[in-house]
Amino acid sequence: MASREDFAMTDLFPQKGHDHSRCVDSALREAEKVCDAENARFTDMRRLVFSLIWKSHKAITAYELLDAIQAGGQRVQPPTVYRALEFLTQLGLIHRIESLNAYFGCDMPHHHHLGQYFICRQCGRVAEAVDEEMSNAVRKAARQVQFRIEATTIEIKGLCHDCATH
Amino acid sequence: MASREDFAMTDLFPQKGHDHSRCVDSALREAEKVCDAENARFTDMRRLVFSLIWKSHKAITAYELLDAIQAGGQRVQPPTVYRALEFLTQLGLIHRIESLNAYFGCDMPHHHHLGQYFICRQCGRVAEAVDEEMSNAVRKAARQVQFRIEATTIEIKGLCHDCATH
DNA sequence: TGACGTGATGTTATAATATATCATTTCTTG
DNA sequence: CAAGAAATGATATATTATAACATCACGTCA
Ligand SMILES: [Zn+2]
Ligand SMILES: [Zn+2]
Ligand SMILES: [Zn+2]
Ligand SMILES: [Zn+2]
Repeated sequence: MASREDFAMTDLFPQKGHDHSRCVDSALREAEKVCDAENARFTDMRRLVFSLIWKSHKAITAYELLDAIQAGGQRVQPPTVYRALEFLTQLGLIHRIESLNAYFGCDMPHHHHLGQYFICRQCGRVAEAVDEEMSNAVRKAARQVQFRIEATTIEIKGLCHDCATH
Repeated sequence: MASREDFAMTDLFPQKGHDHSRCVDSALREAEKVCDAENARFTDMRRLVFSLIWKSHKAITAYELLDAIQAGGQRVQPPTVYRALEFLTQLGLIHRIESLNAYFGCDMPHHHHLGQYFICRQCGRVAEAVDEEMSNAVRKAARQVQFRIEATTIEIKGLCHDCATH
């Protein structure tokens, strides 16, 4: 992926003409690092699923992944895909979008974070934010009601700047 | 439901021994008001589904509803349940919890709001908050990245105070 | 009243998403 | 290489959701 510094603050979503091969390369390198650090095996299947997820900045469903793999000639079954997805999710290399039943690649798997997801209904792209103000607001609200947070799902649907203006 | 004033600030989740029939009665009255105001028909099936959802403060799935209806002797099919759910959701009488594929009754259907849901993994209860600080943080973050919000999903999983302490 | 139009529900079939279970293969490590 | 652990293959099935068309119920107005 392009590194975070390549974007202005308002460009959470990647530029239309960006060099996406850099996104993919960088994501793969990061994933390898994380797997190494966790002493986890980045097998061919996991790498394949991960690469397919990184084909775009959109979220992709398990069965779309399955179809893509089968289109590549491998006769793979749902459990195989779901296992790879579980593995990648556990390691934080990808995130699941609950409201879409779909997955997309994380920009910053090395750093443990509670993310918030902006999802454009027009172009389908997903952008992850790590906004401390949102996180803090959630933590504060939880504290007020004495709720012990274990996981949060923050998904924001609408139109990205590109789609809202063009 | 017990009115909001019955709870201290930290009691977003209802008290264990509360008189739940009051919750149900109040919810039904509110639902009728909303349907009236919207000139929508609160049919028997919709009322039944709504009542079943309000059987508890937990979220319930479409097929659990279906089973409950069938247990009551009616031979109803999935589309019927999903239609009732869609109707109730549209009117804001219930909310869908994306991360559970389940539904639960809204406390305050009369007032248009973006809610946040606390979900206890232990007791299964769901509590809805309408926290302006969370909403504002989301709106502000969206503004910063020039994202036009159309819907938000904020689901917070963990342990409620009761379950964390007992 | 009763024919009509609309909205709600019934009915059948199937699509889409996800997991349980056991068999086999691959990897690691001694 | 042998043995155990981890990953994947394979089969079956569970769970969640919708498409499509038929019928029924209800309000309206001729
Ligand atoms: Zn890219
Ligand atoms: Zn867009
Ligand atoms: Zn109650
Ligand atoms: Zn609880």
